[in-house]
Amino acid sequence: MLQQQPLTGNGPSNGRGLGVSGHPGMHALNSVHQRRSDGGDSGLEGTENGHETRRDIGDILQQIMTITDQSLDEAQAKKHALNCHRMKPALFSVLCEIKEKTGLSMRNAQEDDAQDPQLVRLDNMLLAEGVAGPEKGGGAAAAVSAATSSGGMSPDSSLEHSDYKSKLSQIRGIYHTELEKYEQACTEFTTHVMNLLREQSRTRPVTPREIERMVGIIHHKFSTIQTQLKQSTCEAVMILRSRFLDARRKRRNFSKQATEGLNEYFYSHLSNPYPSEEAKEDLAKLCGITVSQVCNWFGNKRIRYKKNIGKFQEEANLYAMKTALVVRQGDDSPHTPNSTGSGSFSLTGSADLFLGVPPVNGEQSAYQMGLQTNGNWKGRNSPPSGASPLSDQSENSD
DNA sequence: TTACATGATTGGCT
DNA sequence: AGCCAATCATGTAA
Repeated sequence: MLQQQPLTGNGPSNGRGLGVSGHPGMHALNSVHQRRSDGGDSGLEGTENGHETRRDIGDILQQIMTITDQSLDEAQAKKHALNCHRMKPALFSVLCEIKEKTGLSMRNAQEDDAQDPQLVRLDNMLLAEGVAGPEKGGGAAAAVSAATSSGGMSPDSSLEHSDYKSKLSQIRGIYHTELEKYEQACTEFTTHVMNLLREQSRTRPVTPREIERMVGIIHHKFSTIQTQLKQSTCEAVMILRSRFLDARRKRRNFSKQATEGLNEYFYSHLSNPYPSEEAKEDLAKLCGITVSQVCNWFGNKRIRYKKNIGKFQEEANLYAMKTALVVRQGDDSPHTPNSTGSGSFSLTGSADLFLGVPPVNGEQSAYQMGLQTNGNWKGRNSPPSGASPLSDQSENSD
């Protein structure tokens, strides 16, 4: 560093002083030198010429060099003396200038880097998942509701919902705690370093800009740690999410109520068990399943029924009786025949209901007849689009 | 553990 | 696009 320069060996021969020839940082010192060399003594007590000035500077630097060789008390005293030295401000500013224009300028390029796209992605994801951002009604609820609407979730999966939510809020809690911790540590560390540098700036060339740069570096380092935190949080959310979705992907039997609703519709429309779009939607709503699940169910049911009518006989009779009972109740009560009541697909005046009469000994089941007369449902009349289960009934009652 | 029940998926057909 | 038929994968009861 500076001690290796021939500090006192530069005579007027090169006219630049201090031997750092041509270095821009030397202008300040040269100007000091110049002023003093002019022979004017303004501000410089007791000095008469350039030789005296150089000796001063040389003295200061020599003292700085040897300061570490001395005891603490001696060093403190020397430090104080140096701080009070008349040449100190000029020398200090020169050193600052040199430092500024040499090594540190190289690091400027590293700063002000554009926002990391990965960090942006992480932030967006955390926001979308409801980990970052507002606590309530945020991404968590949105994510769950989105998953529900797309995947078709039965009501008994609400337990999984709450499980998912609680786990997500756990992750959220840890994330915020850690983030806060990092931010606090960053602030503390920054303050500490700033104080240290300010303190040191009294004895070594540390410019405010350098302090600022150091703060930037610290922030950058801490933001790297925060990015890691965000990354691991995202991973945790992803794992949780995949587990949650996997759990949903597992086949779950429909609730008894849902199966009953579907069966009621099926057996009361046995001659034409093809619910319209609207009927499917109604059934889906009623049974707490999706329209595609309703489609699957009817598809499976039609095939399995057709394959083994005998096996479904008992079930068919059961629903027929059930429906008949509801019909009778409907007749006795003021409630309108078209009312579906409490989620039941009870049908009044339905032709299919007629088919639902339990078979007498040896007689062919009316259900079978219904199937056969309709030619395996092949020649079925497609239900009018937009027909509800109710409008379907009136159709069948003809 | 096993057999059966049942919801979902897939490929082909109309 | 909606349906059928075969099949898969999982739930459930014995």
